[in-house]
Amino acid sequence: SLHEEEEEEEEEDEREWCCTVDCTDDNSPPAPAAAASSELAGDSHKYTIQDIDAPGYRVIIHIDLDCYYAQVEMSRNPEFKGMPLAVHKKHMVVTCNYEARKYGVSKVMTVSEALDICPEMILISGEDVTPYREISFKITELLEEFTPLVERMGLDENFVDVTKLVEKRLQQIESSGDPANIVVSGHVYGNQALNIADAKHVWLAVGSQIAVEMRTAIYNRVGLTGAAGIAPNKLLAKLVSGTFKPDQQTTLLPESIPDCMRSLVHPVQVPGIGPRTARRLDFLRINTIRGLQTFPLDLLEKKLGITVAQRIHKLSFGEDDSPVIPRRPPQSLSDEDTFWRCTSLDEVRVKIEDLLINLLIRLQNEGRVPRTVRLTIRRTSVSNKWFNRESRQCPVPNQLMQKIYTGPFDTVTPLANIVMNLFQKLVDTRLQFSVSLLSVCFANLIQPTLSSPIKGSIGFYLTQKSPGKLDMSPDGKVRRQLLRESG
DNA sequence: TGGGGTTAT
DNA sequence: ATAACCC
Repeated sequence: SLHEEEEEEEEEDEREWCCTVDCTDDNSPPAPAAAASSELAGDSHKYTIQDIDAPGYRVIIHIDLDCYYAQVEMSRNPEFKGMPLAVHKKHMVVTCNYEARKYGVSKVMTVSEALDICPEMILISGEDVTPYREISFKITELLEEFTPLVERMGLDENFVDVTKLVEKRLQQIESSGDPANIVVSGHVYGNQALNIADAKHVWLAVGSQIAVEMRTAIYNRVGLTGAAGIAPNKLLAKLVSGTFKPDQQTTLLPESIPDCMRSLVHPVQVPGIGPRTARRLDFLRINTIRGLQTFPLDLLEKKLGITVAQRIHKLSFGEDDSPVIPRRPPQSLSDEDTFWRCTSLDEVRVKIEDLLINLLIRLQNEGRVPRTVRLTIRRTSVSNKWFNRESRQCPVPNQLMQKIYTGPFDTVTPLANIVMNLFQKLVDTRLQFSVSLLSVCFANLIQPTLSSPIKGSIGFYLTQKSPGKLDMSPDGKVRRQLLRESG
């Protein structure tokens, strides 16, 4: 049963909801918080606490870029400004801008449905995510200038742990006896009043000001807008960042946590509870947050296993200890393509070579070498409606990678041979077969060392021969030729 | 739905 | 190698 989510129609401008101090909802850089709603009452309050790990005192910001792919396309082509625009992959709309939403266009709609509603809409294929990936990393790097504690989620979301930044600012405020104004920037969830005598409130308020600075920096330097949520943990920051959507931010004060959790209609809306777990909860007649909160934990543990049960039970109360995990070099690189069917070994080989070529370019940009290669397929079958993927993996022979990096570029072929071998492990090619997805993944990525001299070979050729490494033709043909030439 | 990623088992 | 999660 594929779930059909109804589109949450986010209405903009519910400003009366935002009683709080300094609504910064427009695209212009937010006004410096000049309006003093509340003031540090001399030295009668102590906001800093000695133990930065004291429970409840983390300040996490979740930043969620607005309709990301569509926004990138609009910023790349200013002539699209004000026009309805959607980005699609294959037949599906994956993102659209707010102009398109006014017509009723939404994600999870086919391209033809969207065009019926809005024939003049601009359609852009987003199958090649390279530009989105690059801008996404720019934004993460920008956030890392504030603090290294930035965790990426997909291409358009980041978590930032600003606890230490907040600490620092509060120390400054206290030491410089400066009558700083402590206000919340943007919305406060549930319109709760800020209590400056409450250290937790003050910490989050300072966090909200950092969030404004981050959003402003993203707008000024990359030209994109986003929503932010500020809360004591990742779960809540993420939940609350969605409450006021385009280009606004929301802070959650601790007293509103129960309301915030109860605002969710179904457990599947809790990040961390996926469709699978949600279905199992449904079988247990747990279909509200309240139901999950009150369900006996020991019974839940027996039904779902101890780790999942304990985790989601805590999540239902808005509790989440998980740390913000700073970015590391990627653990894997993959490329995939779907199609209606692919039924011959020759076709399979062509597609696999194409995937490999793209991957080798990315690998070279990362300067990494894979120890493992994995092939994943989906069989086209009518009965198997259910999204099944199967994979086989094997080590990449070390000398092979060396040859690929140093040698003539027809050496994709040996790698393709290896992947074809994996294919034959998955599919009995003596019989008729048909697959609708091919995915190649390089995993177990290592940094080449002096003992495995791999650096600067293919990279050398690519940078010499193609100034625009990354804007080559999307079908891989140009790349293939370039690579051949380089040999 | 698509084209990516992650961690846990 | 699979299964769950995220976007």
